[in-house]
Amino acid sequence: MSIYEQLKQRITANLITAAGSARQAGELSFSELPNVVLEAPREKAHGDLAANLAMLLARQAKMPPRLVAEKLVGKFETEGTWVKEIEIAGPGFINFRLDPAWLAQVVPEALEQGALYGSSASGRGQKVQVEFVSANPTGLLHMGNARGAALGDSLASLLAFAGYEVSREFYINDAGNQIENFAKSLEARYLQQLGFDVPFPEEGYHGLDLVETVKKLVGQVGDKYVNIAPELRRELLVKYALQEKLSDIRQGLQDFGVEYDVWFSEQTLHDDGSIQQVLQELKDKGYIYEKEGALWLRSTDFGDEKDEVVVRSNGVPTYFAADIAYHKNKFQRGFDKVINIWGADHHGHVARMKGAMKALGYDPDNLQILLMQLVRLIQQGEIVRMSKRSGQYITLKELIDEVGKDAARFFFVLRDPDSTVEFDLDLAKSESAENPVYYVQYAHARLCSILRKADEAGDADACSKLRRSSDYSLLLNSPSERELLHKLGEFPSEVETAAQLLEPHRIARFALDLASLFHTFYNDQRVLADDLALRAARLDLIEATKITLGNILAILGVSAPERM
RNA sequence: GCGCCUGUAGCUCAGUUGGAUAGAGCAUCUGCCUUCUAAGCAGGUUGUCGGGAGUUCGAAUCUCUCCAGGCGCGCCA
Repeated sequence: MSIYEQLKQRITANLITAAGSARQAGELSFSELPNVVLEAPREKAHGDLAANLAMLLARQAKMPPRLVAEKLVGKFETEGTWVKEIEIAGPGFINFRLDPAWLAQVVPEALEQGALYGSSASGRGQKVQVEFVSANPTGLLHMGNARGAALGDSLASLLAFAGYEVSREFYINDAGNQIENFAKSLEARYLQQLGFDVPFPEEGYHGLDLVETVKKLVGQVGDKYVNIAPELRRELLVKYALQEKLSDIRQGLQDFGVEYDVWFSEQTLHDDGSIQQVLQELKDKGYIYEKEGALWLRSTDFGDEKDEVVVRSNGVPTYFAADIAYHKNKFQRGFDKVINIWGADHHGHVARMKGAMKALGYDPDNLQILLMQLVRLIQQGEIVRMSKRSGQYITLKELIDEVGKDAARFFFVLRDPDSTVEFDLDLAKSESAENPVYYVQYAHARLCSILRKADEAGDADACSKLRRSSDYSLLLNSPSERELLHKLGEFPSEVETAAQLLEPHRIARFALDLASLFHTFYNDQRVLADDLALRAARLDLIEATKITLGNILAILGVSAPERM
């Protein structure tokens, strides 16, 4: 546990004890102690930490909050808490002012832990799977997939950092109706390519990338597929196109900094009987009935709005059936927690997916589905409707080429998944130098630059001997140093909160705050000071900051440049 | 019509799970490079938190209602 966490925990514990002894002394009456929340107030004038316990107890105690606060403060034991001063303020806040000396412990803690600073074991090694992007292999990756990739990958890294055993997975939708559709589209493009006047299916995939795919194939096989059975022709076309599309997707995501542990094929669930098996299981449990020739899952038993078809009247299982088998497979693989990142357009599936898991006897709470709102693309001031079928979208590749991997990833991960982000491509391109990501990266480069400078001074510099065992109390004299230290100290708590809430965007915000405090410090105090002891202490502070920022950027999948 | 999400500064967005005087970045204005990277810093300007009602010591946050936008409501995925 980090210094800061320990500190907060001790004060919280003592506050609880104080409430207990006040009750025992008959000064305060309450039956149930509310959850004690300690937080850093926005206003510095309100101290380092503030508790609202007195206000929460006021009703039960039948006393004005400020009086409750007085009783609590009277029994509060400050020993071993770093608390220097307590005041009761406002409607009944208990404000704690800390001895800044506690901050001196932050630097050695960060230096000692290095790349692990901020990490924790709170995940207790639980197995977590994060499934994200899982785009249909019928086209190119687009902006929405980019958002999912940035979010999913950062979340996975964050959870790993918080002590979970994480697996990243991509579900390949290589079966079902859309593949049929894909086949028809390919067939039309193939024949068109060879000069036949055939219509393009209306519901087909209009993207021009399919034309490219087919052109490549024609280069290899020519017109060999023209005079064969259409079924075979489509099968061969799909086989070729699928592997090409998949390898494009894999490459694109890799260029975006995302590496998966598992690529899971939907088709395998059809082939190995998993789908039939899970349907039988649901049937045995009585959750399936027949109506109008189709098989339905009684998902309304589990809170869904309506029942859902699992096997069509033509005998072909639906996507939903495959998805049930897939998620059962996930739990069978031993994951304690399964996280899916879906676009908001799939939110209707959440209830029935969870319902299906419940029907199979799994705890639906262990399946967490994160919905992210769609990306609205603005170009020349107009909203561009993106659709894979229409073939109109900005691809991930274009995004990386024109905006850059780091800027694009940071842009997405900076935002709450619930916000519908507007992405103005022209703006992103033109303002790329002013993108917030550079603010953070620049801080990192600056930190590296200072450390380089110190190294260049070499062994002649007696200060290097003082490093790593410096007198860190020397850092407590200016507000800009204290605030930087404070932020560094908070990092482990921030990781904890973000991991618990599955909100990687908190980490990105933290990066901006930290970079800002560092830049302020940099302009306020000289690191390479004449005084050797001070210089050594500040160099250690710089290194601790660099470590922290580096750890953050690693979670976000953004590179940490040493020079800019 | 029903369900989910969103509405915060001119623009893009945060807001610590109900806390004290609502914050950043961009834009704009004023200063700061003979010393560690000016992709930086310091300061100024910018608000009916979509409207209204309620819950309570206290609401951007919770409830209800209305308005506006997005997305769903297939034997598609």
